[in-house]
Amino acid sequence: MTSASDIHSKTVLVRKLESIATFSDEERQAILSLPSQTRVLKPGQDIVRDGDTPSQCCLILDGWAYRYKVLGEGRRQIFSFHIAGDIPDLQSLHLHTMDHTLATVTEATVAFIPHQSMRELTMRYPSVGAVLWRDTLVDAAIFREWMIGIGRKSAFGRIAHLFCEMYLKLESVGLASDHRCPLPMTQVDIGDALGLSNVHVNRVLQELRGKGLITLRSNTLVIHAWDEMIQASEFDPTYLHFEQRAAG
Amino acid sequence: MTSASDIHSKTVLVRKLESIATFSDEERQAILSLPSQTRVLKPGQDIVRDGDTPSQCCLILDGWAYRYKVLGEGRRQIFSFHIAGDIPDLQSLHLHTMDHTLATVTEATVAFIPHQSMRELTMRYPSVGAVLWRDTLVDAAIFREWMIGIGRKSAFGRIAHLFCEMYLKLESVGLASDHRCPLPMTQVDIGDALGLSNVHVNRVLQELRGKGLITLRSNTLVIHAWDEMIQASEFDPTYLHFEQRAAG
DNA sequence: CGGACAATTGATCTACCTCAAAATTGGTGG
DNA sequence: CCACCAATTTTGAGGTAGATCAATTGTCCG
Repeated sequence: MTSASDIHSKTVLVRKLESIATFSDEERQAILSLPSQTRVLKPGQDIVRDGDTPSQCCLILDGWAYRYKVLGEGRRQIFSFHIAGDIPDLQSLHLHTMDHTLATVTEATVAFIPHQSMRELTMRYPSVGAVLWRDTLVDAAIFREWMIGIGRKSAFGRIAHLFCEMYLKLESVGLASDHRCPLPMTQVDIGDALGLSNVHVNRVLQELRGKGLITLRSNTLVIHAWDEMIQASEFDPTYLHFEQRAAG
Repeated sequence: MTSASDIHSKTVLVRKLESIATFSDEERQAILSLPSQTRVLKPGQDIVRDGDTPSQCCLILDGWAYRYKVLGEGRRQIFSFHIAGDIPDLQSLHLHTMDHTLATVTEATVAFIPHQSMRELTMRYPSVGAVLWRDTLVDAAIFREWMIGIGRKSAFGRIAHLFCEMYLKLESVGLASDHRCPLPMTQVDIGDALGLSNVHVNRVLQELRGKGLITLRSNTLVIHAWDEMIQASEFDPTYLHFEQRAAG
């Protein structure tokens, strides 16, 4: 079950977790030794569905994923976007029934890790458990920040905020720099994430371009005026909890 | 530090956690032995503020609390309401800087428990840690559900949904029955929680009353037509994760 | 080259907001 | 027990950010 390429896959996880925590050699080895199964998924493919009771969780190695829930009449709310190093359904370790769906945005490479192994890991090494717990808490902090946007900010501020957030998340794991990053979701996706119609998203994007704040084409975002974007969106990165060495 | 009334205070916590998990005698005793300091707080008083780095967390014994963040120009977003048995700032155990504020709605009795003691508890009894972790995951699930409301539901649906949620939360800890429950927040609070103006909240409340769905006065809510409320708000209690015996 | 999907544009509509004032409620001190 | 104050709820009128509907254009890719 644990091949050489398999260990390599969990390096993505260790690297992300070690950006904010410190592990002993034994703990690091325990994470790398987690059994897992790697698969390549097509764009727009559901990974775990609303109502499922999964017995494994999903570590993203490459590509983008997102979480969403559909209501009646085609309404959809997107909760989050995920990139390499994320375990978007880590919550299923303790919440047995999925209350939303996890799917790919782009083609994606993911590693599935059995819940059983994750539980054994967190029971034997509670400090590793604390770091994973922390990860789900940052997740929740991001939900809160999105609530602020959807509930109390203009469409302009919301979109600018999302762009700042995605850039910083990508930069923090080495997938972006120089205020340039990949951004593979469609305008419909952005609307469903921020509670806007695709038409309005399109118009606000034109406004952002018109003011020279960003460039966005062929799935690449460039932020030309970081400070103005920060200000327009009332962005404060505290909620991303990027602090160094914050292990439990 | 651990008086008789002190142990009694943590009974509130044990009772809540045992509604979904099972503890050994030793684990139960460890929770009851947590040191804590009980205080009575006035209505509308901040408990922990945005930007603080607290060294303890707060167990609600009686009364209501809520979490919020303020933006410029008096805009405020409320993230959640909390009742007896909740530890609304449990996240501060692993996220050192508060990214929002916790405050009382009503007069409230709360017990403060040092982070240090909570950490020792979760390190020594990882399965207790798992139950606390789970609690923060339900918290996040509720945030997601609110995002759906704010992003994709009408004001009518949002308010009806909030009422169904609060009733079930209260009922689950024995603070409500017969579709009747306390509801001490103001219409301004409801608006700030759901991304609405107080004026519009008022008009929707009249509509709910006019249709005979609810009664709401002197801080008491009665839901007369549960099924219609469920339907109007597209309420599905799965996200509250009330399952029996779900320990990690 | 064709087909599907994504982005864009135009025109119209409405759910909800803002501002401002009045009525009601609940608590408090005399 | 009443008078009064502050907070909350309610009502009215007018305004707007963003929705909806429907068509057109652009882009990617087999």
